[in-house]
Amino acid sequence: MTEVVEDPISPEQDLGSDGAVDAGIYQQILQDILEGRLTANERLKVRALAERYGTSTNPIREALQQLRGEGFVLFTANRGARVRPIDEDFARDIYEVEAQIEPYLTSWFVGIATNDDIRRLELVQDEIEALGFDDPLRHSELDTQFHQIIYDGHYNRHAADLWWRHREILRAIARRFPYSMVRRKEIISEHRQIIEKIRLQDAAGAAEVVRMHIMGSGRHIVEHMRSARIRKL
Amino acid sequence: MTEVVEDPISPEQDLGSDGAVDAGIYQQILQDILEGRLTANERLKVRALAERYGTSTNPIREALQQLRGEGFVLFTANRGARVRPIDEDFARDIYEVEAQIEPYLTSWFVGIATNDDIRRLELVQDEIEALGFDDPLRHSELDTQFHQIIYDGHYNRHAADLWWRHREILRAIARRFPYSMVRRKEIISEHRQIIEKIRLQDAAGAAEVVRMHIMGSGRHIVEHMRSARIRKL
DNA sequence: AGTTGACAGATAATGTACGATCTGGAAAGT
DNA sequence: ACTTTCCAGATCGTACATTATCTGTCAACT
Repeated sequence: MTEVVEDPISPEQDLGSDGAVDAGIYQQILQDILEGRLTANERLKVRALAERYGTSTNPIREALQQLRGEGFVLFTANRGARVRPIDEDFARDIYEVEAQIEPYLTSWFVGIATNDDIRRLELVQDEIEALGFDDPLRHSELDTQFHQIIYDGHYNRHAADLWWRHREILRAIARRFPYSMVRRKEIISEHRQIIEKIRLQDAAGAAEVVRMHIMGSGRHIVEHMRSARIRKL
Repeated sequence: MTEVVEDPISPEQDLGSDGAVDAGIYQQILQDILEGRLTANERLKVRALAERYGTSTNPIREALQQLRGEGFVLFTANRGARVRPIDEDFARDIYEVEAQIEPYLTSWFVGIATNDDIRRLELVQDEIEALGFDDPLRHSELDTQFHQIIYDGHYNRHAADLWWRHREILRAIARRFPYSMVRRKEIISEHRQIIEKIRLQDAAGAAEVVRMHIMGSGRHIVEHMRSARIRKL
């Protein structure tokens, strides 16, 4: 699809009004990797990319270096860059790390959450349930928003950034797959439980539910990936 | 003895003390940031850096982009890069994340550790205690080695990489400060406890000790930073 | 004949040089 | 004192040079 809906989420990206096809070479390459247009282990030749994105080689080289720093691209000396395979192992690695970090972020939030915060969570959750899962993109946005309410004000910016980056990756992968019926019910139930634990100011309980939530979501994704991979053989 | 200083630390880094071996512009800049030779918020002008490291501008630009991806430098459009301040908040953010990740890494290790692994841990720990804390650099190496034994074989490479990066940062900061007497005793005690929990195959126990270990170490560093900052006023 | 190894050309990464464009601030003008 | 103009300095993009790696051919050897 050419309908690249600018993600309504990304924190500081201001995206210059309309067209502005530029949007940064970096952003474009990253999207192409996450959406699978640049496939696993594919070689990233600077001249070809320069052609593709309508620029010269230096911006490409710099974007690739940035992506290298973020771990999306692998370099070999004198042999250039290739796309880091985003396979099941990688997805598992990420959600297991998230299963450690998000409970930590959440339990702090419990201590500072106001009634207003809880109301906002409920509003988002209401919308999620009202929407059903028919519009996956919209659901993904709302789900991100739900967790963002919890993590955004955290004093640990490093952890929050980490969360955001990981989320971006998982979201891009998950976009390829539908939610099972079971998973849908779990998501709703777990979100409600999270809200409830926050309301009760039960930090440990909230952390535990979040951990379950992440693990369940992660397993769901990995199972889909495995299934899709096997189907291809 | 095995006094072969086989650089047990950095995976591929050469670091020939004063040989000024190239070692990559990236490594040099990173070291200069971590060691404080490039100070917080200092502007990183490509021309100046090119001069400094004896190369031309492109390698500098690419190294800076990589560092940007890793979060060590910040960019502003059309105004280039500056050093990300590595202050107390940043250090705290990092060690709190580590306090989540390292217990997770450790508890898995407990399940696969062999007698040989335990012996290696004990050997390193023996050396740490034999050395005392007189040679801070050597101690830092050994301490890193100790934890590396535990994390290096982990299946979650992403988490292990994260650990390594965080460790590098904290190590560079900690280098500036001495260990208090209390802290020395704690370190030794905690290491011994970790070994013991591993031997007993008590994953939860090991994880908990590690968490304490990280938190203690982190607080120690932050207190030093605070003290040093206040002293400067 | 088939395999191996070395050489040459092609291809692409890495480094250097330069011009276009943007920013910030000093100097000139009101 | 407050704009406005202008310029020095730096970033960002383009073009080119150098160096390393890959590929295919051909000769030498088993």
